[in-house]
Amino acid sequence: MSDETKGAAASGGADARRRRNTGRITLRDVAAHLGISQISVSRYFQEPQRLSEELRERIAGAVAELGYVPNLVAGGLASARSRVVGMVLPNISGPIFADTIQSFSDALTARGYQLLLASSYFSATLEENAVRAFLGWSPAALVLTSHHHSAATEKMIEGANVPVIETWDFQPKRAPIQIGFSHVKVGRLAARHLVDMGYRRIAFVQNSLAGDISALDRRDGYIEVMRESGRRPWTFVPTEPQPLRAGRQALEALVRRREPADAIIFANDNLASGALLAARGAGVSVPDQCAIVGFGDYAFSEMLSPGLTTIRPPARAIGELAAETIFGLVERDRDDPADGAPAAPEELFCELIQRESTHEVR
Amino acid sequence: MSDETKGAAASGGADARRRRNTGRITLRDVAAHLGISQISVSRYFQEPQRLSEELRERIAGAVAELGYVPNLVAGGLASARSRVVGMVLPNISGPIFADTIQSFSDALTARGYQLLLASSYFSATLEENAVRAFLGWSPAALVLTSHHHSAATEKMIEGANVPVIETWDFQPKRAPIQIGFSHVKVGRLAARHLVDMGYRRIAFVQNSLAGDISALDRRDGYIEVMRESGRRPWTFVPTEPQPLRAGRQALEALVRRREPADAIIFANDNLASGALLAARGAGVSVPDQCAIVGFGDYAFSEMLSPGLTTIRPPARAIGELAAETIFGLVERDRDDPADGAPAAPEELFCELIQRESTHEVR
DNA sequence: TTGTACGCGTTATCAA
DNA sequence: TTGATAACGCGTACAA
Repeated sequence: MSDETKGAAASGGADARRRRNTGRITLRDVAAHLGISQISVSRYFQEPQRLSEELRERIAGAVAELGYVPNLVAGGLASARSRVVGMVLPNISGPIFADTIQSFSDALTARGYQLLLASSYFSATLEENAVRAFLGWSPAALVLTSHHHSAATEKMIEGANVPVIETWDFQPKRAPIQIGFSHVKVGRLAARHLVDMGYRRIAFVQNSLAGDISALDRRDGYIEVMRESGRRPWTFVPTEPQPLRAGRQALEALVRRREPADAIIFANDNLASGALLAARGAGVSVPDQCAIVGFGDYAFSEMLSPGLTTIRPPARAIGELAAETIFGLVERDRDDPADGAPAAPEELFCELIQRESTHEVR
Repeated sequence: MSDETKGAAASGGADARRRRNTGRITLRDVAAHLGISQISVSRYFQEPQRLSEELRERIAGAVAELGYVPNLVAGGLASARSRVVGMVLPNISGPIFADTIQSFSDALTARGYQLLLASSYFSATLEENAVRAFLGWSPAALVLTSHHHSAATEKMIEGANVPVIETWDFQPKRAPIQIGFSHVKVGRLAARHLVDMGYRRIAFVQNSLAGDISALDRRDGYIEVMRESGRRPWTFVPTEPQPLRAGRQALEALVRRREPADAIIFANDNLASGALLAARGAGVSVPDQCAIVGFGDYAFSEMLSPGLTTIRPPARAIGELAAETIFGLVERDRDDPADGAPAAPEELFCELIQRESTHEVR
């Protein structure tokens, strides 16, 4: 039963030959409708400049008339590439990465890319699962956070021929492309600010969520500055999982001491605002009795009263640069493998935003 | 040594047979490695219970050893279905939909589904582009917001055989599955609260972002209650695009009148908090001089001072129910088309959260 | 329980 | 500028 396969199918008639007709309008349907070959319709979407203007217009009409929607799955299989980018962040719904997600997503959308998003909640296992699933889609690139991944994740990344970008961190020694900043420097910046303002008993409050290793880097920076300025580092680890409550817990613990803290650096703005809110109720005056510094400059941090002194990460720039880097890599691969910019890892920097929760001590 | 064809592929040697070798480890490689057929390896992932335990273990070993990652693109093409769900919301990075995204994403992840996310920014065109791209991936379902789509979007949705769920709205007449609440009722709830508290000159401030039609529904509910209680509706449309500034603009405009507003309902908590912040600076006391009500109960709304009275949407429930509904639909299709729950649209309800920005007037 | 054969809808390759 | 043909890697249908 070796009949002429393409002829009948191209006529668009009842093709009983196809075993599983999904009912979907395909490239072949559009081509048959116009009496041209599939590949021309494919080119209409891939490289329209190669088609004559007349053909282009005919195809455009047929596409609109039939309501053809390109099957990206089939295209992805045939080309072993896709316009999807996978992004795994510790938290895709909180305020922390909001600006990064937005700027990244907008840049992707503008270039016709789609975004696969997943939260890792600082769990290497969840990250691994997300990476595995995303790699299954032959993404144009993968965007991860920080440099701490499971061994299996590292292995998958090496095996897959997919560019990986690590964001929100910068460790000069790492091999993959990194778009971020040094958390140690952030910790130093916060501590230096408080030391310069004249505070003496400066504490650091860690994230109660284990796995936030970047927060530990910030703590290390804080410790460095404390040592350099002849002070004793003093860290507190809250047990409350909920950030607002953890912040409250830390404030109460650190202020109700014989030698209470006169300034506290929190691992992030969520914790810091929990402390700020608790301070009101507990009659602790901020910043007179105790100064507070956060990290992240979340949208609400300037709306608190007193306004929260914090450190603003280059969240938007990270998203934009990540997207640009990906576009650069994809285009370089398409043209000449040895061409184009080497995609040099760029160190970004954070900015201290001083508000009312810290002030000069005299 | 007799199985030359498989051996070459598994060894990764130069197999002239395959025209475009992507270098990727495939089902075939795993099968060849074990000397079994591809389909058994496929079944290991699809329906492992059909395999003998011994075979299952051998396959598990080979998968781990070779670092095989299933190609979801190929699987999606073969089966015309995928474990991807597309979600288009007006804003994927703001606090508004944060809880919906998180609960939805978590539910998907738990069942091995992936999430494609896009922002529409209240633009029907951007939504249309996202829907077109997402449909190209043969998603298991599509989740949209509200009931307002472009004609082209509606057409694509009808043509594609993909279940669509509309969220964050509830209009009894609509055909697609809806998981949300009535915005008219929300407007009524806010207005009723203020009327009951004794406020007299109650204004409504719209979103400065055109396209937020749900906010207009809330306004309509407000207007109904005002009419019912013999008051004159009074709406203000800010021109400032930035929400915080728009809120400030509205407050200033409404309070500096000959007959100033004594209560303002804002289209959302962003606008409301802009007004709350401006009130401090402008010496307007809230709620004594002017009460403020928002919508959304964003994470920061309880952290403001005074705390913001607002209406809390069932954001988390929407995400959870949307995910459950999708799972139900997918499983129903797999088993018996005429079986299972009919996925009845469920009306959800909002809750008024009273904080310090409104109080009883006497 | 395991296997064979084929096609899902597109793009890469080669040809005209 | 346009076309014919063969993969891409997997799941479905059917067979043993």
